[in-house]
Formats: sequence, structure tokens, C-alpha cells
Amino acid sequence: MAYWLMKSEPTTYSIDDLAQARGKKGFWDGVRNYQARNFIRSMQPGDLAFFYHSSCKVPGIVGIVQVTQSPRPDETAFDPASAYFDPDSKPENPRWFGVDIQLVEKLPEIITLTELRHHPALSELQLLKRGNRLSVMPVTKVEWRVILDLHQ
DNA sequence: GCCAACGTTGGC
DNA sequence: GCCAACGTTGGC
Repeated sequence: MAYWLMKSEPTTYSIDDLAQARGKKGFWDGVRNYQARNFIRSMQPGDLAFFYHSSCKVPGIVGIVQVTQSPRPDETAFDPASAYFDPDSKPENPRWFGVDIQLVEKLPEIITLTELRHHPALSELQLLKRGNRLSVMPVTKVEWRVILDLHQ
């Protein structure tokens, strides 16, 4: 089982949107970056991910989600009306993928980006690397544990 | 295949 | 709103 970190802009899709969705389930889509796409395609049911709020007043980890199914084609790429439309992605040969997730837990308190930056054991966290812009990235088991323990 | 121009991301 | 960093595009 693998661990991940997924970013979302709360004005677009927040942890509360997921919490209020039916079954607390959602489909993570709209990723249009090949490296991120490759990470998505390597996800497996049961994988866990931190849900991260980006581009907002206080960026940070706000919850934990679980991958419920194998990744599947991102259909927003086929929809000309969608902001994520990509005419080069065809249903018979999809270029972009998304993944089904379910909320496991909304954290009682946000673990802020500042806190993450502060912890020496997280110096190698992809999120903190210079110039990082990926919307989804792997987290090691050790990092996962350290982050969860931050608020213990 | 190079690289300049451009668009996007995302923290501050 | 600024701007650094980075990916993508397209001319050559």
C-alpha cells in the first residue's frame, strides 16, 4: 500500500465538499500534468492520501482520503464544455486519468505548510521541494507517520 | 533537437 | 498582485 499527497484548491473543491458528498466519495480529476498523471495511474485501491488545500490563506493538510477503486479515464477531458477539455484525449485512447476517493477523516486541525517546513524529518518531502508544482505526489511511510504525529 | 515565448502554479 | 519555477508549445 502506498501513501500520497493530493492538492486541491478549496475554492474549487474543499475537504468539506468531499465530506458533504454522498458517501463522502468523490472523483479526483482535472489533472493535466504527465508526471502527476503517472502517479495517479500507479495508485491502487486501499492507498491513503493526505488532502491538501493549496492557493489559499492557510495552505496545509486538512484530511485523509482513501483510494477506493483503480484509476479510470478522466471524462472531463472528453467534454468540450469542461474547463479541463483536451481534444487530444480520446475515449478510445484516454490521455488523462482520475481516481475515486473516499474521505477517511477530516483532521480536527489543519497541519499547516509552515509546520511541515519546520520539521527536520520532512526535509525530503516532495511538497517542500523548491519549485514543486505537482498536484499529486508520493509520501513515504516514514513521512506519513511523522506528519500524523505532528498533532499528537 | 534547441530554445524563446508563453501559460500556469502556488506561496507570499 | 507579485514573481519564481517549471511545463508546454512551436518555429527554426
